[in-house]
Amino acid sequence: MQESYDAHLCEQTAQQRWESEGLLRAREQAEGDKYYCLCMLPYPSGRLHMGHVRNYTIGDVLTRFQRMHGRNVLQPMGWDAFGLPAENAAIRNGVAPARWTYDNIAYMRRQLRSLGFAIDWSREVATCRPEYYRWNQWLFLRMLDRGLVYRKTGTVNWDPVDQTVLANEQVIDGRGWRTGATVERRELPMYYMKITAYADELLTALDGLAGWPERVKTMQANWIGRSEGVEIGFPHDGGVLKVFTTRADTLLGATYLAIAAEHPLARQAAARDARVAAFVEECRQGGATEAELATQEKKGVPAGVFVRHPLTDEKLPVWVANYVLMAYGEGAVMAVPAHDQRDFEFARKYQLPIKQVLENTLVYTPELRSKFPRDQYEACYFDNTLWKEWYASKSQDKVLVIHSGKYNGMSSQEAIDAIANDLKKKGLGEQRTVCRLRDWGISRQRYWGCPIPIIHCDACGDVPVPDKDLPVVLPEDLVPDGSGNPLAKCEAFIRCICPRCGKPARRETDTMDTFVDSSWYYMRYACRDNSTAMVDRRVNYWLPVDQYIGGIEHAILHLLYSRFWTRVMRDLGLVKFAEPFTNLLTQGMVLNHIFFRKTAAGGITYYSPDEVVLRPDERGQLAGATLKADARPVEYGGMGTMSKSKNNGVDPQALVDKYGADTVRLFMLFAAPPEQTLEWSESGVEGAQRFLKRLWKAVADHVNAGPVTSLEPAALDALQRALRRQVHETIAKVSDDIGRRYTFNTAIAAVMELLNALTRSDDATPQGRAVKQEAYAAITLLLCPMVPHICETLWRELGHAESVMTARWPLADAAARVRERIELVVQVNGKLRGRVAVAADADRESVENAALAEPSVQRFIEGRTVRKVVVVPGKLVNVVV
RNA sequence: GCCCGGGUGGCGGAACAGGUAGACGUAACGGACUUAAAAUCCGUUGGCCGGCAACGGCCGUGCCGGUUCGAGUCCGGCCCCGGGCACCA
Repeated sequence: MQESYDAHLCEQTAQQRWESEGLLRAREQAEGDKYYCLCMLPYPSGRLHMGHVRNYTIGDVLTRFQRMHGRNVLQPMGWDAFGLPAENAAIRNGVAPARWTYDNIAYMRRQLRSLGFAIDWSREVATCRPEYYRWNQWLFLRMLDRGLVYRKTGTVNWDPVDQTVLANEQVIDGRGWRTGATVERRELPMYYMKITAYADELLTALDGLAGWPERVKTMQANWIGRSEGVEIGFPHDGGVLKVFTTRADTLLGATYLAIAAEHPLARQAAARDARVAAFVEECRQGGATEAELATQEKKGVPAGVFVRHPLTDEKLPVWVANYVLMAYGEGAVMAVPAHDQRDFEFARKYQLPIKQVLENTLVYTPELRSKFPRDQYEACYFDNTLWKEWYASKSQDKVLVIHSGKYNGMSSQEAIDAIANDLKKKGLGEQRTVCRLRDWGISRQRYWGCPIPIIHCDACGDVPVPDKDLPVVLPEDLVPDGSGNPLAKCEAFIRCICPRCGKPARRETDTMDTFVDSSWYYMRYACRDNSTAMVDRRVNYWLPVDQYIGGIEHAILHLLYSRFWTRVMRDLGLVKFAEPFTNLLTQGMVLNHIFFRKTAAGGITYYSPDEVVLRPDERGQLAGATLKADARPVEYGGMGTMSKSKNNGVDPQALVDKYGADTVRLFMLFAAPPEQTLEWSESGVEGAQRFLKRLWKAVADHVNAGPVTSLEPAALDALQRALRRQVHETIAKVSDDIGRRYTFNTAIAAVMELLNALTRSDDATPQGRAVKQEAYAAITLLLCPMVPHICETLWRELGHAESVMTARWPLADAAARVRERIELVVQVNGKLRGRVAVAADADRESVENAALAEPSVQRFIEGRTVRKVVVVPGKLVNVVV
């Protein structure tokens, strides 16, 4: 066997072998368990980045691990090929998005192949291909049939200079990215998918997703945001103003009503009152994101409208306020400044009355008040100049209702029920459940996306494209220039015949949100060659996905849309499952150092970490950094996600070329557990390479020492037994780390420890070498999912003719793991004071005696009374004095 | 602003059900090999204090407080960093 490790030779040979022996093809099989391992498909941005490498390495480990357990595995790959970056590239370089996208796919496919992932490439899908997106259109039409798609106006960012719709990403500090013009909010007609019709099911089904991280389920539950409350009507001259509230118990504390600027009543008021009109106009300025709306200064104007309180008939003013969202509930709220923090701040600002209707239980009655004097219990008293947390409490231990007539003394819940009941009798209140979740607006005023299959006819209105005319094919030769959607100027695309009346009509030029493409791509991998149906029986074989892996940044939107889309398909009888992803692993981001300089013009120039030299101080901490080019200092911006804008990305290709795929894969897995962020480190990569070289050398030395006799466990001496025990402990640990915990870093560490122990041993006796033979074979199999190329070669050198990809996962031998004596830690008052070795099956009494007899323990208990002895079997003894 | 995570040596991380804090790797330092360097191999390395030494003691997991025989791990409050907030994907 060759003495030194040649990564590129290993990798080429192994990849050719897998390919030529057909080991990467997945086939439907009647017998045995299937295992569908799916990684989120990449956007073809041009080059693979480290986040992709991390994602697909994790997926490949699980795929290969399951394969070694005898499962019939599928690991496919595809391209999320529609989207904004292709249009941006077109604006920059004048290249058609289609051309740019297909070139990128070709390059990135080569990169992925060079990393040696066990992907079945025969199933590759690109979402920009008509044979894929025709089924987006087909399902859109089915949803239209069922009333799950509808048209209404929605808000977009409008650049008044370019006369174009901007993505949130293209709005920087309220201005258009290319023009610098102040962005406005504008209303446009758009298509919506009725995800809210599934809100309850999407929420309750989260409980059944045992294989999903708790935090993702919490985020989704909060996103859906189901709340039960009361819809209350406030009568006025022109009708009834409806508000939704979860705090009907505070109804008697309402001192005004607040409505969104887009509320119909606000529009009516604006028509009469210039001040209201000016404010409504002001609200249209700036971005439309929730973060912007939530952080802006709270402002409002009186609408000049008054309503009647439904219980007291009191006259209350209506305000137009920028903190009320039209999209939630009725777009109107009853303001209870005493018990809602936003209302409190608003009321303080505009000197609106604040009426307390909940009292802290500590000072509730006059007797209690005298018992808890104000100066000593200030925090429990109401103060209409200072907000305190308990004002908004619903807990009956904290607050009770006051100043509310017949409801006085009730808890919040009692008052909610009683008030809702009374309102219902008056016809001014209804129990209602409201969701924060909004319907999914899928229209994009952009070119590079899936065309929405609708035809606008002057006579017939909006007419769906007939199924026989699908797909509506997107022309691939247009080049956007930043001034709106080029489709809208493409007469060849727009002009068509109305399928209903046969007269000339115009095609819809909006395209679909790319989240539509990614909501079901994982089904199409199972049947991409079917040109007559969206899905077929093979989908019900492979799906649901057994393991889905992708970035935590997709925890809400992509995963929620996919869960919705799957349910729609289920209800159309297309698939038999409701949840597409049984187990979910959300991987952390890949970070690197950020270095920059401020330019004279006030801008920032970022420098790549490999253009920079680090200067450590005497303690090894980073003291400063200089640019290689001019040796002058640069500023350090900390660790941040690798990105083009921060110029801190590392090109995986350069690393694969330099070290080989196995080294890059090993580093990715070893540097951090998958769910955590991963900090890039070149010296860590070198460490990974060193380990592979040491492993190669160790196996080469062993193999080159000649043939090995067979292992006889009964004939081993104590040292050989100990080494063999470590082999089987390691098998057990790695199996658990990969199979249950997904902590590949600790699995690798355990194998490193085993290799350290093996290379320390110079036992050349026949049985000593037999133990090593077993150990090296085990290591090869244990590492195989992570660094498959080197393992392919080592496996052959260790005497196996068949590919390591067909080998079975090793089993830990329980007999080899048995210990006769174990070491226990002895503490005195919780502090470590010594150790004792006892028989593995020693009873409590003898363990206690051995611990107390220990001299180092004696020193600390001498002259004191032992009050208690805690014995934790197999772990420790704690003597309490 | 709201929702969800995270914070442990010079650095990445380990400690899985409340039980030995710092496995494994990296960096640094010392040594071996070498004409020399690289590579490789061996050793040391959380801080402070005592001791010639073997060794021993105290402190230590972002900050403050609590529960427990025992807290990195559980509870309450705070600080900082990251992800998401519906048109980036």
